[in-house]
Amino acid sequence: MTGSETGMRPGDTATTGPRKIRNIGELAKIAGVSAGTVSRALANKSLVNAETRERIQAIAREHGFRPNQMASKLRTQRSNVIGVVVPLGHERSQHISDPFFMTLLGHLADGLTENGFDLMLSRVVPDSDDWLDRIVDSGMLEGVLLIGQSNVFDTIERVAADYLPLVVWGEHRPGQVHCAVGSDNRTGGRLAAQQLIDRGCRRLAYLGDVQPPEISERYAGAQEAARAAGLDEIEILSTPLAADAMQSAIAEHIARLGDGIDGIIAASDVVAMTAIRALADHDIAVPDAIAVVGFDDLAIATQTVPRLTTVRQDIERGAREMVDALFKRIAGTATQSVVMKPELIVRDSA
Amino acid sequence: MTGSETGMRPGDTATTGPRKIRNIGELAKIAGVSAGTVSRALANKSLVNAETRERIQAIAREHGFRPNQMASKLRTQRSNVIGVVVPLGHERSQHISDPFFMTLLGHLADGLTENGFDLMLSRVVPDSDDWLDRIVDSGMLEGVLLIGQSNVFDTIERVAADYLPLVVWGEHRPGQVHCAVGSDNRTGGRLAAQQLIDRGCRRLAYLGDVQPPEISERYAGAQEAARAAGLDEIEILSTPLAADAMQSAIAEHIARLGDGIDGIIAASDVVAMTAIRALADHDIAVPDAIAVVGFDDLAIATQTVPRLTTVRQDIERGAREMVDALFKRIAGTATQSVVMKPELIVRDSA
DNA sequence: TGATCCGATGAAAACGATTGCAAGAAGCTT
DNA sequence: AAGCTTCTTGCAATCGTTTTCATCGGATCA
Repeated sequence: MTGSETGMRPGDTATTGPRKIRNIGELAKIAGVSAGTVSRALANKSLVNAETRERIQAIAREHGFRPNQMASKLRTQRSNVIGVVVPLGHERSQHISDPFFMTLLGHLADGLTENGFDLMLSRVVPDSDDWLDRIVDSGMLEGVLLIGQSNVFDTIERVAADYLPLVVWGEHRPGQVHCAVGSDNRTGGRLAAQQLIDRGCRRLAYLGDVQPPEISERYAGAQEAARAAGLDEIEILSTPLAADAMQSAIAEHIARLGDGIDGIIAASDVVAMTAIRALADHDIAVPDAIAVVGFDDLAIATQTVPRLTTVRQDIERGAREMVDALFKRIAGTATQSVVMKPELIVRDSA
Repeated sequence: MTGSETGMRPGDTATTGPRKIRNIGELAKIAGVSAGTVSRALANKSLVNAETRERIQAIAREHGFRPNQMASKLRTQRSNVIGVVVPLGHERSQHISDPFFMTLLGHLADGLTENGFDLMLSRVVPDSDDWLDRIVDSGMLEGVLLIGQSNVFDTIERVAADYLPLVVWGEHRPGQVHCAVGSDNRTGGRLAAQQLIDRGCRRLAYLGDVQPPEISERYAGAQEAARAAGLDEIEILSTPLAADAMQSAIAEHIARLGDGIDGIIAASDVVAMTAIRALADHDIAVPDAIAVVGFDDLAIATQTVPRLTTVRQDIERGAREMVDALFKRIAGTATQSVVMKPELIVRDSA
């Protein structure tokens, strides 16, 4: 508790220009008006005389003064901040290094910024069961976007029952309370498997971690297609979905690949790419010996050798839907989940 | 200005449990103590009697009450929020979809969260020249991490002169004011070129946008190596660095590749990967006909066919250095720039 | 027994902006 | 000239915490 605590905060160094104005009151004194007027002037309210308004703004500009946001947010009770939260349920590092997540995040950032909102990013490891509550009533956030349901579906349901401005990227299950935006993963899985079946594959394997709801649906869809075609059950080759962690797991799976596997359905494009690389190590030709289908249709899908055949999710639209829904909910009206139709993109890997 | 403005904010719906407590005062009334005591109790201060402290905490838990952060931040003058800012100078969408940026962001998020800080993400298009000032004295941020210097080096210098808690990922130029963390890009460029020269390449091309300081340094380093080896000047094949925008540009460059080019130095791994894909389209063997060197050593570098030979940046360490430096600066002590030695990783593409 | 000290609590002043209300100054109408 | 708008502006309450300072009962000490 020495004086340095309050006296030496960074940024307080002497400025080159005119003396720093610390708050609206000081500016008011300089301008010879009251704090209220300054507040209104800086907010460009038409109530203040145009002339004084400009004079005040000029002073503010000259001194590089900007009203303290915290005070403003406290008073107005709106933060204009949206929380973007990534629950790391299954994997500590999954999404954040995932190009898919990155792409989604980019579009979300765009959509929020356009509407004058800031974006607060949190990765949380859901340990205590009130992690989401803590975020939601931190009093800092106008709304929350959750990326992925991971293994915390129930928590989301519970919180969503009381908290409207929450939108989730993920799966929509019948009767679910929370608003989710995502692809029809079951159909997506079916499309992937069907493509393999159509090109003559008879023994399929699913490469991924089927615990998260989205992936589990994709697997279920693939399974449906396989069953309909009279094929054996699709073998699950479990692997972490984090870019770095998946490598060794996938390498091992490929090394001791079950006899006769001739088609691999990957949980994501990154997984597919890694698998193709591992297959190349064993001189297994893609797609001739083993065909591979990805999921997502990221930019990298066109850059691999061979190019990825994959199931496309429209991430940009997804982000837009999430932002739209969130704003409606902030305004007080509930919204339905959005389930987007995925599309099979046939390239060279299957 | 109807009553609904204050009366109908989302989240105010009736809860299943006990009546919602709106502030510390109401909780105080319930507990039969004063607001001050509640504040201290919730902050786990030893000043309050252990018994009452627990009683108060119990009530808070039961009602799901959490103190309003905005008020707290206003009063304490600390937000515990760090701004992570991506200036989109050259390209509107470059970094955000870039796996490199994603990886860095992930590690930054880890480092900040571990220290109890939140992360506010902004992508800004630097139009007006006070974009950084606006961020810096928004009064919301304890410090700012800037990702990339793009074409706004001078703005950064100006702001850094007055604002201590600012750390930048990028290039350190002699005499520069702001604290930068990054790789020795010139050496990195030299390593890349030297590898090509050592394997017998005689005509090199640089694939990328050499405007950002970092890339321009890499090019300069490569040029040095070429000159030292008595080679011709390295041709610049300019391309956007955003994953989607680069594809067509690179395809065109590769299609009408200057005669005799036998080595390509790519500005990043993503560029390298795209180039390899484009070369495959023209049946040009990598590395035998044309060798390719990347930059970054992302996870994908080991997944391409052929695997990338690349110059490694230690992103995880970089993130750690940035966070460390920022905390020191928040505490009030200036820090030096950090220039990390890059390392050549030889795989199959060169 | 009186003087101190300590631990626990309450009262109240910040933090810095926003905004409803009132009021003063002009300008207009009748 | 009194009464009414219409503009501008100031005043002061308010948002919800944190924290200093004072207080007060009880315990300790001389």
